[in-house]
Order: sequence, then C-alpha cells, then structure tokens
Amino acid sequence: MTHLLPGNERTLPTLDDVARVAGVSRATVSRVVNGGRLVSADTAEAVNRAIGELGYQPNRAARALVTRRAGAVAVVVPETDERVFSDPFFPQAYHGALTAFSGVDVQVLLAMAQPGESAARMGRYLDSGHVDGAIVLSHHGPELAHELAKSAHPAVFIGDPQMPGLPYVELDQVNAAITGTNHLIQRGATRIATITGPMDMNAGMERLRGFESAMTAAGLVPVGVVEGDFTARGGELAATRLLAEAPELDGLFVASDLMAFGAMRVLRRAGRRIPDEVRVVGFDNSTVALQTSPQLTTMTNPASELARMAGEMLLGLLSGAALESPVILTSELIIRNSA
Amino acid sequence: MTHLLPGNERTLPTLDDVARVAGVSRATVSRVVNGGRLVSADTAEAVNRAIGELGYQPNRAARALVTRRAGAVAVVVPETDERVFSDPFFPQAYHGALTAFSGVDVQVLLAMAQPGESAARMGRYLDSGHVDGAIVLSHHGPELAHELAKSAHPAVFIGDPQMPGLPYVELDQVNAAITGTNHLIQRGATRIATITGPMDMNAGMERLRGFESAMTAAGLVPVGVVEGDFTARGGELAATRLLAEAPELDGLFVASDLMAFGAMRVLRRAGRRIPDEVRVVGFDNSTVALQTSPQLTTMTNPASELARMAGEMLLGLLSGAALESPVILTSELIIRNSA
DNA sequence: ATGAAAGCGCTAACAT
DNA sequence: ATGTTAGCGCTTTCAT
Repeated sequence: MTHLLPGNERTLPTLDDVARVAGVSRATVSRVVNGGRLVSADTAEAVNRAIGELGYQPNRAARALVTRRAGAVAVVVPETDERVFSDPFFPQAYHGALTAFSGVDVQVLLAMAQPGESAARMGRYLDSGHVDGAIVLSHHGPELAHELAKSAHPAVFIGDPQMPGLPYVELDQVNAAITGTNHLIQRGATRIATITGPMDMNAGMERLRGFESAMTAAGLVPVGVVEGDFTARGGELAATRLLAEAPELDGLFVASDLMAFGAMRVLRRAGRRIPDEVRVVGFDNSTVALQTSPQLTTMTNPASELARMAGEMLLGLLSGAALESPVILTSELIIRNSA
Repeated sequence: MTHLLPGNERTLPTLDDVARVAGVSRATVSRVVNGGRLVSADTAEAVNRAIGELGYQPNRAARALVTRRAGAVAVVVPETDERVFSDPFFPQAYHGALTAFSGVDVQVLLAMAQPGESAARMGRYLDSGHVDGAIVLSHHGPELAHELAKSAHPAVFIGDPQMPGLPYVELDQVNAAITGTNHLIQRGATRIATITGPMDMNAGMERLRGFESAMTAAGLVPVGVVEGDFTARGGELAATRLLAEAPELDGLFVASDLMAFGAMRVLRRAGRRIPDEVRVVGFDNSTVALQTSPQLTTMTNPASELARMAGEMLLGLLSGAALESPVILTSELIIRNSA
C-alpha cells in the first residue's frame, strides 16, 4: 500500500481555463459549477457555455482535497463472493445504491468480505479515508454493526442491525410474512408448514414470526417448521425433511424464492401437485420465481428500492441532516400460480 | 453531477505531522513513504516509527491531485446485473482483480452496464477522469472494444476483444475444448453432441472449434450441435432439442457448467443415466459442478487468475511498461463422475 | 542524503 | 454579485 500509479501527461481543462474563456474569476466558475447560487443569470450562462466549449470536468482529487471528502461510499456485503453473486438480491441492491448516488459525483465501491476476514478489518476500511460512508447489506449477527458503530463515518444498514442508534431501512418482514401466509390460508390450505431463513438473520426470524402470527390468528397450528439457509439446495433439504415429518402438508410458506425453487423440485419429485395438493408461497419476488413451474406466488422484497433508500439516507447523513430511522418499506403479494 | 459531499471535521495526521515528530522534512517523509530510495536507514526508521505512532495514512486526494491519477480502476462488465451476479465467473473475476490491486492503493470500481446503455457511455466513463484504466470482462461483439480502443486510458480485456492492439488475457479455449471432448471419447462415447455458448461470444465460438477439432481428429462426426446462452435454462432447452434430434447420443460436451446443470436435469428426466448411458463434460469448474448429481466432470476456467493477470497487466500499462499480449492461460480437466 | 519551495485544481472565507 | 486570497496534503524539481 505504498503508492498510487505513475503520472499521466494528458492535460485537461481546469477551472482557470473556464474562467479565462468566460471572462470571470475562478471563484465564480466554482460557484456555478456548484449549484449556481449567488451568480447572475448572464454570467452563469457565459460560464456554462465556456464549460461546454472546453469540455470541462471538475477534478475529483482537487475537490476531495479541499472538501476533505473521499467522494466515495462503499456498499459493504459481509458475505463471501459466492453468495453475493448467487442471490439476485445483491445485484439489485447494488444497483439501487448506484441510483441513489447517480446525481452526486460519488463513487460507489463494492466491498465484499473475504472468507477469513474480520469485522474489524471492515471497520478499519471504513476509517481509512477511502470512503465517506457505507451502506451495509445483509449481515449475520451484530459484530459488524458493533464495529461500524464506532467508526467516524456514517453507515446505513439494510435490515435491522439490532444496535440502537444505527440507522437502517428495512422491509416490513413480519407483515409481509403474515400476508403471504394468509394467502395460503385463503386458498384453502390448513396443514401449513414453513421453511425459514437462517435464524441468525433478522429476515429469517421476522418472517417466521409473521408466519406464526398469521397461523395463530387463523386458529391453525403449523404442521412443520424447518430452517433453511436461503439457498436452493437448502430448500431441497428442508422440503425433504418436511415431506418425511409432515406428509399431510397442503400449504408451504417459504422464506425465499430460491429455497422455494428447491422445495418445489422436491415436492414435484415426490408426486405432489402444485398448487392443487400443496400451495406454495415464496419470498423476494426474484427472477427465479418466474422460472419455477408453476410460477411462484411470492412477496416482494424490493432490494433496489431498499438500497436506494439507504443511499439517500446516507447522503443525508453525510450532509449533516437529521435522520428518520428506521425507514420501513412494505412488501406486496405477487399472485402467480403456485398457490 | 454537481458536487461532492459537505465537509468532514475530523483531522487526520499529515505528512507534516510525521515530519515534525520524526525531526525531518516533509520531502524526506514522502520519500520513505514512497519506497524509501535515497534515504539513510536511520532516517527511514525514525520516519517509520513516527508513522506508526501517529497512525499516519497518506491522503489519497492530495496524492491523486499531484500525481494526476484518479487512483482507481474499473472492472467493466458489459452485462446487465442479472447475469453479472448469476454467473459465478463474475464474482471470482472481480475478486481476482481486487487481488491484483491489493498491493497498490488503487480502488477497484465495479461498472455494470445498464440495460439500455451504449458502449459509448462506457467509453465516456473511462475518459471522465474517474478511473485510470479498466479491466473489461466478457463482451459480446466488438462495439465496446472499439469504443475503449480510442480512450486515452488503458484497458485490458479478459477474452479476445478481436481488435488488434488491445491487450488481453484469455483461456486457451480451443485446447480446453479439445481436452474435454477427448475425455468423452476416451470414456467410450462415440455419438457425441455439444451445447455451445452464444455464437457472438468468443468463448462460445472457440469452444465449439475445439470440440469439432477433437471430433475430427478422432474420426467422429457430431450427432448434434445446438447453441445455448450460458444459462441453466438455455441448457435445458438445448438438451431437450438434442434429445429429439439425436436420441442416440451417448456423450455431451457442454460449453458451461450452468448449461450442463440444466441439460443433466433434462437427461435425467428423460431417463438417461449419467454417466452410464450419456457421458457429460462441462466447462468452468464452477460451484454448480458440485451440485449436480453425479458431480460434473469439467474444464477449469480460472476466472480469478485471469482477472488477476489482467489486473497486473493493467498495472504495468499504467506504469508505462511494455506489455506482452495476449497472455494465454491453460485450462485443466477436473475429473468427477459425470463422464 | 536531505531540505526548501513550488504547485497540482479546487473551495471557501473574506473583501468589495 | 463577483474577485482575491489562502490553503487542502502531497510529490517533485532543484539546491545544498
């Protein structure tokens, strides 16, 4: 970590060049570039014309130097690469974050945890001056949140970090699970089971909570509850167990589409017709929900919006704005053919 | 795109602070920070001690300003997010690129193409001064290569960009396909078909070329050749067609593991036993190769190494070094149970 | 081997 | 509303 790269000779137009061409001072150009307050319409126009002529683009480094800002934020994904890229939630979220910062000249870095890497290292990264803040995705347990809480830079979480004072945006998981489960019930299912997410993840726990709550409200008792890991393979395993433990099941609430995908495969292989014999509702409304047959009825989990929202919150935090947190987004039922 | 973010009050130790503590000049500190040439061992040690004491970290912006470097490179993925994240090749490659730049203080940005986005926009991004260079992954057709060729910044491609003068690192696709196909033949297959990659991608074409060459060399003629799209679903479709057109097939060379995954599902569903009745060889040695049953025999496609290599080439290019291109990496046969 | 000094391109007081 | 000025933290001649 000793040096940047050797120099580059190309010489681009600077603020001074623009000032000269427009016949004004550097400061004035700077003003129009930064929002144009306190400049007359005429000068602003002249400056803008000069900017256009020269193809001027502000130099990030110079700006960052004087503003004491890196001009970059990180999307922190405390997962190993494998999972990051195999779950469509992540790319959508990354994309949403990109959207939030598309209006300001801020670079969005993707920071994935390395397999053996500690939460402390992530915290150090945040404080290294390379980034001004972070959006943190899907975390197991509180270590990372703990670490980032003491960072000098702000971080906004997607999903409740379970740590008072840390801002986050979250899906209304419980109500979403209630809605999904109710749909199963309305479709006539009575012997309902669930495949949950990991119990060390908030999303896993809350979706289970919602499921249970809906069941109780309907006067039903689950015929099975097995924990999955948000992967297709995990869904298969869970469904296999479920079929053995509760063969009578006629409704299945699965805490992720990917798991539902795996589970449906097992159900079909076992000769259960969907949705006639077993109704299935998934979660995420991911692309795999369209690849199952029949297509999967599911709850939306708008990764992109969640992340965009988090990005906007971070932007606010960075400008010293007071923050309303948590921000809770609601999930919608997408009815297809699996229930 | 008007401004960065408002300022940050925290004041970190600077070169001056280090100089003061070490009792030397700024210039000397700078020297030791940047490699330590031309400084006596004693001074260097004193400086390093001061650096340690203060927890000094060079300010990227100041450095970038004077060196005229952004201190960032982009990994350009001209694919829409969906595919970027659903194919394990990408995360591995990204990771490899990260590795290449881990020793120098260079940020690695992930630039994904937006759905409706033009190659020109990517080119403009490269020239915007946000990055010093790029590594370009998996491209269809030559438009992007064309665009990047005229950029002032260097770009290294992973996969032959088919454009003279552009440096790239590539897998020895043809020989890899030959090896894979030969393995099928050695296992006793004689009625062999292939599922290819997209014909507008170099990897697709070259793997087909290798397949054909191996078949010819063995005096065999393919019983079927159908084009896939490197997705599991595409593999299913292709296998379905193959089963209809060439039901006698006893060997299948698939140009990607993901497609092989889909194809094997179809084969099994059709009652073909693998590897007894149909031998299957995939390509990529991706994680799905372990999830098929039986586990997939496949050719390695070391994404991480390819990208690391590309990163090192880019690093060389950025320091003005002469470059040897292309760099060709070889693929290895991983024998499992599908053939 | 080390220091002095200039300057990278920009923003932000502070004048006017 | 606009200009002047002083740095931000660093690298890099150029002296010594």
